[in-house]
Amino acid sequence: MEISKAFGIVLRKPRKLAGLSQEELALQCDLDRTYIGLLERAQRQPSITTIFIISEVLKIKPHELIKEVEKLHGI
Amino acid sequence: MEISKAFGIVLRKPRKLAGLSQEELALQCDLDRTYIGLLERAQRQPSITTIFIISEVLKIKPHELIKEVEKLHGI
DNA sequence: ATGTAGACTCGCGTCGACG
DNA sequence: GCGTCGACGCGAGTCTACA
Repeated sequence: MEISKAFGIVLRKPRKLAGLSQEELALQCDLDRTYIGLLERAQRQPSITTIFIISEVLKIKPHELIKEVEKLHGI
Repeated sequence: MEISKAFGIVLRKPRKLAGLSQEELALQCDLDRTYIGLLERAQRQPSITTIFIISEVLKIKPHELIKEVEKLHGI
């Protein structure tokens, strides 16, 4: 699977788990609401800092998030 | 420490370990030689796909690379 | 609360060239 | 083999607005 698509899927899970809307997550990450949507629909590629910012808000270590992406992508 | 700076440092180690020059690494990654230099000097932020591509060439799992970045960055 | 669209700024990633 | 510079296309990330 494409990396961006894998990331979108991976992103959505812990967000829902944290009980956050895209809007609330975006607010806490200091990112745009529409951008979170774009990420989840795999229409944007996050940079490494964006990954770290989102991970921190979701209280997940970035490498755990990446590990999930690896699984879906099929390393 | 800044994330991009941490990544630059983390990147250099396994590259040297693999006995690759920036030039050779860039070639295998299908990236530009100057861009690898920019990354190591923390003047560019890699996207998630770039991280995956470089990791694959360096035969490191992306999440291992990220874990090193976390350490330097100080999660 | 989310998807989408347009328009915008700025940074990623490329390329050629020089030291 | 690497750092740096200028220039470039294109994509990251923002903002507004409508459904």
